[in-house]
Amino acid sequence: MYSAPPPAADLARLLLGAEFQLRGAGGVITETEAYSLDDPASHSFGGPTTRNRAMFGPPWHLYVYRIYGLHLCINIVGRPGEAVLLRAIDPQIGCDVMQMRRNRFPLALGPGRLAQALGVEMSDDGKPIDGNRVSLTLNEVNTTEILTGARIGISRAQDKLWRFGLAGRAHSRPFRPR
DNA sequence: CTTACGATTCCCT
DNA sequence: GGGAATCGTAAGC
Repeated sequence: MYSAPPPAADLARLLLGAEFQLRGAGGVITETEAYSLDDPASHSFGGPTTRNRAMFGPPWHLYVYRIYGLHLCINIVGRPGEAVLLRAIDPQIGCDVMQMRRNRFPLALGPGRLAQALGVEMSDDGKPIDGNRVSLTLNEVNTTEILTGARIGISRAQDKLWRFGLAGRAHSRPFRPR
């Protein structure tokens, strides 16, 4: 967990099935997307800026950004310039709190909903996964249970199949059979 | 089921 | 000033 992270796409698969918690709310990660340095769809493409600086910080930290002027999205930083977007979790811990924050269903399908349910704030950007306020527990997942697809909502590098999901779990959007 | 659109913030060109 | 790693709502098929 505090070891050197694998390349972004491998990290995205590794995080599937993991238990993620933020300040007492969380669940099992069921959908992720990988973003690498050499990737025109990544915020890190082109080098460090004020917004993306956490992506160039230490691994196993959070990268949080605002999207479309409204929603927040949460990533786990891997290698320098790389991160994994958390797109969906299966709620397990603090469901009552998540329901209070969301006030509607689904609770955590989609990066914006997930961030709202977990109470993510911009001040969480760059925070470490310290096992206390933010915790991550990896779980073994069989390769045959991993679904693959194109990333959502991007305009560049749409050919990369760097969206991953856990079979038999709820996702923000369906995975087309491949 | 699908597609379409407006809301709204802030980084980057 | 453009446009974005989205969501909720509405309307059409």
